[in-house]
Amino acid sequence: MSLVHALETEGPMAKKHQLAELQLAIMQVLWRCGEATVSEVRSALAPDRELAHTTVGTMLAKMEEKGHVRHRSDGRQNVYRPDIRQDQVSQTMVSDLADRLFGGDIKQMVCHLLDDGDLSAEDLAELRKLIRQREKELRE
Amino acid sequence: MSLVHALETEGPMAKKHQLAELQLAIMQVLWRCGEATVSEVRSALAPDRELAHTTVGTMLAKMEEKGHVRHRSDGRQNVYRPDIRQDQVSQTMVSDLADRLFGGDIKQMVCHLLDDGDLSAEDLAELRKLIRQREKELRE
DNA sequence: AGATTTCTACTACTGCATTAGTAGCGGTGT
DNA sequence: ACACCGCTACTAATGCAGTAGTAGAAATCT
Repeated sequence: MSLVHALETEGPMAKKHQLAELQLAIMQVLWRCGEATVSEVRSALAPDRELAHTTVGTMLAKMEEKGHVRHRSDGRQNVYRPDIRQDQVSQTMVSDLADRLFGGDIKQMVCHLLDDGDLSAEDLAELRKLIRQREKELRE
Repeated sequence: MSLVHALETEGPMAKKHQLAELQLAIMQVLWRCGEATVSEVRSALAPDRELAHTTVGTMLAKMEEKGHVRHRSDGRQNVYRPDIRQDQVSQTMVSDLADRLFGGDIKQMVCHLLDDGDLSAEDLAELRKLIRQREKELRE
């Protein structure tokens, strides 16, 4: 399938940053804020989910074990920050889904999005421009 | 988000066809073959996964409970066939991932694919054509 | 100092996907 | 008839995400 997998740049092998629902939501908060305490993460998630403080703490601890985040101590609080980049995760998760749904055929996935993803005329124009750009890059 | 959700044709509300790894792999087999016995599904998966016959059978039974597949009996064998369409599932899973990764911004997801999805010049040209088509449809 | 709050660490439990073993049924070969 | 084989149904066990309670430390209030 995609060469990107084999040619990934960092490390002996780019890990599979496959994150579950809540874990991803937490990462989004951290990516947005840079770093955050348990309470801050909890507050940020609050509009959508009503979680106990301990739930978030436990989750972050587990995520630290797995290398998704790390923390420093600020007094008695733990301040967590991301230890994986957002684009790494996007890369993994999107290409995994593309593998599973479309046999790794990225073009097919884009087609799907164009068909079902109700994009505005402006969006489409912008994308078309982006593709041109990309084609130019390829020719060089 | 996408209007498609609200306007889905069948049923009072289009269900969330969120399938897990193996379940999706099984559905892919059924979508490809039209219908298949447990053994056939197992054989089809064999190159990638070495599963016990009973494992596949159990999985299919559970998937039937959930309405993903249905079966008819052929002698002592069960012949399973899909009871959800591939594009329904793609729709759900892709837009769910888009929600979680890009806050539902489909354009951003397409951008990501264009950047990281090593597409060939031909692919890009084809996509560009598709976008034009879509723009034309929008104008009507 | 004593009571209250705020946090983390540890522990536990639920739900679901995955995996497979065992029992039992219906045919097949001898 | 009897032994064997393939299949399904039922049961069980594992692993992980998600959820939260309890204990105990640290800071705060009176």
